[in-house]
Amino acid sequence: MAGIKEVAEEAGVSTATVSRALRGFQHVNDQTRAKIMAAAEKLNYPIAPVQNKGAIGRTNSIGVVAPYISRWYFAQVISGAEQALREAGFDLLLYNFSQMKGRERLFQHHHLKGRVDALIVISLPPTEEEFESMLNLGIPVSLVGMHHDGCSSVAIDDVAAARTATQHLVNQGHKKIGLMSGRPDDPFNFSVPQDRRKGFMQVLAENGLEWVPSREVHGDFTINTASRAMDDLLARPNRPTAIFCESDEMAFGAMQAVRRHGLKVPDDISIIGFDGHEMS
Amino acid sequence: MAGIKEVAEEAGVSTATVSRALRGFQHVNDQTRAKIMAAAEKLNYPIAPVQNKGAIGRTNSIGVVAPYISRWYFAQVISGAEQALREAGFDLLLYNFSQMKGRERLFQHHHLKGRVDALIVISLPPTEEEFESMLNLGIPVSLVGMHHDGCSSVAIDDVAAARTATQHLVNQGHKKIGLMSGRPDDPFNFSVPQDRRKGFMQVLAENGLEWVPSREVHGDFTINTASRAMDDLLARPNRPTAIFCESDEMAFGAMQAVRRHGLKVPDDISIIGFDGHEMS
DNA sequence: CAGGTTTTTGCAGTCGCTTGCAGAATCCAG
DNA sequence: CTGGATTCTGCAAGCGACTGCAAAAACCTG
Repeated sequence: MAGIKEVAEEAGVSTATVSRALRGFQHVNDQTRAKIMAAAEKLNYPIAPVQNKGAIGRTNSIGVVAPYISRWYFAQVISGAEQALREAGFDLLLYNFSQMKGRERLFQHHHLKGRVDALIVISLPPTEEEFESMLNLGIPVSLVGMHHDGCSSVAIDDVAAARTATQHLVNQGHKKIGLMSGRPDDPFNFSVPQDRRKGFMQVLAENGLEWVPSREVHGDFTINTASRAMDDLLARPNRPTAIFCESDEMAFGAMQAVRRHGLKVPDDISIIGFDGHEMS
Repeated sequence: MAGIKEVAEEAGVSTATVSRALRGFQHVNDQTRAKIMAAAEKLNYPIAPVQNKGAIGRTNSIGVVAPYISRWYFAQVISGAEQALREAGFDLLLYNFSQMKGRERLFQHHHLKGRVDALIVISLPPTEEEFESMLNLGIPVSLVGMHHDGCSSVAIDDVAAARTATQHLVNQGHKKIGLMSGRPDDPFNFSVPQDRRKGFMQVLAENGLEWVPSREVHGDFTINTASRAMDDLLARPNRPTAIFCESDEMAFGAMQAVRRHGLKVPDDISIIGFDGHEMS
């Protein structure tokens, strides 16, 4: 495997010069640079040499940890992060922390040490102990979908987004709007569901609509559960004419259930999802 | 940041011993090991030290490249890979190669050089030139959803899976079965759609059902397009009583369209997806 | 307790690459 | 031409681990 040495030799310069040339650094004679580039090309040596932890103390890659990878929301965020990071010249190390808990999880954090330059955490359960552990890594930690002292956090404004969606239903003239939210006892304790719920409630109140607790059901962000929860809701009296689902998976599930009951969407009942997933 | 040196000092041994102890290698006195472990713990040094490209020539991480990250199928595969790799002690470097094409893509391959120990490629367009480039990386390349000389390939048996799904429709008594397949001019030229189509056709033939070309429409694996394609199909005479969609996204889209036309699923028309996405 | 083994360790060299420093080469005005 | 200012470039010393080799320590048999 061609290393920097081979390139240097091929170009007739020292490895130092190659290193500098390849990263656009320092003053390097144009001709020399050209020669080096040519040599690198010929030996097909990566134009951006593999950063070496040993030499520069950075790995040039950042870790992304999420409880789920395949769920729509997470996949979306990861995808976005990947693109942004690549453009910024970073690599993306993917970690899935869903399976394990407690000690094991902490152990995993250890595993991150020194392996990444920064961490992006997507909607992970913020156990104090774990945050502690992460912050102790001594690298920047960025949260999405959560907030915590000591971390920068970028989060979509769930409250606002929920407001928009709900307002949409209200504008359509719906008076009896149901809510399918995350389980209150969600082990992960996301702030996301809470924020969405909050936005929903706000709009209801602002429009003088009364909130009927019996119009709320819980799901766990999967299609199956949502579907069953919906069955439950439909069985109750005074059925709502619209449902605000806190995720699109829920919306799909709800749709299935509604249909199963011989009702039509959106004639008999309107369903609105979230997350921007393509839907009617 | 605590390095191996600090640990060595703390434990009163040499870095060499620490290195050996921490990877369960060689003969290391139990007491010494214990001391080292303690020291490492205390300085919270990663139990599995950061592998160093320089010293051992491996990065201990493998790259996963896919054209999409957030689409259900890919997210699922990635998620699975992540788990398997983690258990095997590897890190997963995620690469999205969808955006760019031609030269740029090749350039990206260069970027991988030396950065990963192996490559997992998920249903990427197998341009000969690109394969060439990948194989030249000198690392194992594993394909999922494709086949090519020189690479090991794990692929779900799309033909068989499609057969199962189609057979299911046939068993339900459907005679007029439609097919929503990938665009024949798909720039990515997956083998997946082709295999699924093949399986579909096989079962049709085996059951003595005639294939009517006008019952096939194409989508591009997104909900929106599928929905429109379905509109098209429904507008044609001699409407099928069931539709086999080559992906679940398509199935969703189709469902929307069917409903929009005032028909019911599955009373008026059956829809079957793929990929095992949770559906009715 | 001596002599032969086997287990533990540390030394020092290495990996592939970066970088501070200073010598070499080039340039320019006088 | 010449001396100083600039721009290039190579030397060699790291970075943070791994590892071959051999010395040191611990163990065993008689």
